[in-house]
Amino acid sequence: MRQNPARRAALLDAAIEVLAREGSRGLTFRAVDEAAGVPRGTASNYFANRDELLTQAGARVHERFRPAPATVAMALEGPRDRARLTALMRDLVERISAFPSGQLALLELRLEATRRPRLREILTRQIRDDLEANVDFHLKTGLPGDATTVVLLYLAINWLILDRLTLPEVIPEDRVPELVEALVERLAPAEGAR
Amino acid sequence: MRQNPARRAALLDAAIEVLAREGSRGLTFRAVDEAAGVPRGTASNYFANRDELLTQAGARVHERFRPAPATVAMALEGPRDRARLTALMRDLVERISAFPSGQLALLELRLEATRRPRLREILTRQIRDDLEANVDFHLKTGLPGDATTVVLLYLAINWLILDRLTLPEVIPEDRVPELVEALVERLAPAEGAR
DNA sequence: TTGACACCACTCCAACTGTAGTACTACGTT
DNA sequence: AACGTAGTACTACAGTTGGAGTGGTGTCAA
Repeated sequence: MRQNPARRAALLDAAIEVLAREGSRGLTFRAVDEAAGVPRGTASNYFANRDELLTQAGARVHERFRPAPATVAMALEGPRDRARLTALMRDLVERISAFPSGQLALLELRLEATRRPRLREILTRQIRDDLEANVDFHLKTGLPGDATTVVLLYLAINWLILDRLTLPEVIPEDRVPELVEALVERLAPAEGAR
Repeated sequence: MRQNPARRAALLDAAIEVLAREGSRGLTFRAVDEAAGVPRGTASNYFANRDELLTQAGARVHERFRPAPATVAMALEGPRDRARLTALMRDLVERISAFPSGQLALLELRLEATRRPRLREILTRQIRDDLEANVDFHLKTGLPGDATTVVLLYLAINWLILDRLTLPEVIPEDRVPELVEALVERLAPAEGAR
């Protein structure tokens, strides 16, 4: 079992790309090797089996999704009103839609998690922690709305992104901003009402 | 190419089960044969290739999801207030969560649709029509809320179901009814406000 | 009798996995 | 400075699997 962390990360990133591009059907050790531009057999040296590869890829997606420091900074400036929240949500939709690989890979992994307890465990923790962090952040910064607001936003925004990534013609492109605005407007109480 | 429609439908139903159970990676002609309890090679006689199998399975899911006549009838009785809408939504979540195969297969197909234009076309039409029918039904029966309400409900409810099916521990089981209620409460205007 | 289909068996094929063997590099030792 | 060692990259291969597709035969119904 090889240990080189940079190479391992590169292989995992390649695995994420393969997952997004070819689906879990196309995710083989060889495909990972090729996507990473390393000789055949390399992935075999780093991951004992498919399950290892998938769970580590899940952790890697987590790792790459977490930071987003620019957005955090942006949220801390200016007023904390609904307009700001709307802007944040629009930014979120745009940002994730613009880099679909991670999100698509995550969906593939979710479906795989149905059959792989270890993977399910990892994804559960990762997504639950993320959601909790969002709630905390939201409440702490004084953005409009309560904890339920954040959870409901999470639900709707995620499916909106899924629709855009997989079946973009179900909801016309130009309705997206309007929908996000309506979501915030209805899910977060008006400023006066707090 | 065989034509027997009953057998074809049985093969497609088997394909849906395989998709839900084993994912698109496990969807092979042989697996379909076995799931349908027919001799090996049969699926080959009914579908020229994988693409055919998937697109026809997509259409078949559509076919099986459409009816739901009992729920329609239920929606037509009693008052059309928010409590009724909440009950309808809860029923929807329960009903779909209780028969996960169709929903999981649909998700697998969505991801496949990323790479298969024909499949994307079929799923898009099917889901768009469904959503439009829901909007029409909602408005016609006078349930609370406007067209946007229905779309936003569609988004949030779908991801809620996805979470329950794939990572049930992200959102605790017992929070689901409460979340559905909060959704309806916030997305549909109060009765007096209409 | 003819045509369509179910069933069965068989062959071909493609690809993946995992490992063994070799070469390289870096580092530490003497 | 020379040497030895450990870890890693690379290459090739051997074994295995499993699926696709097809041709032939039996059966049933028109």
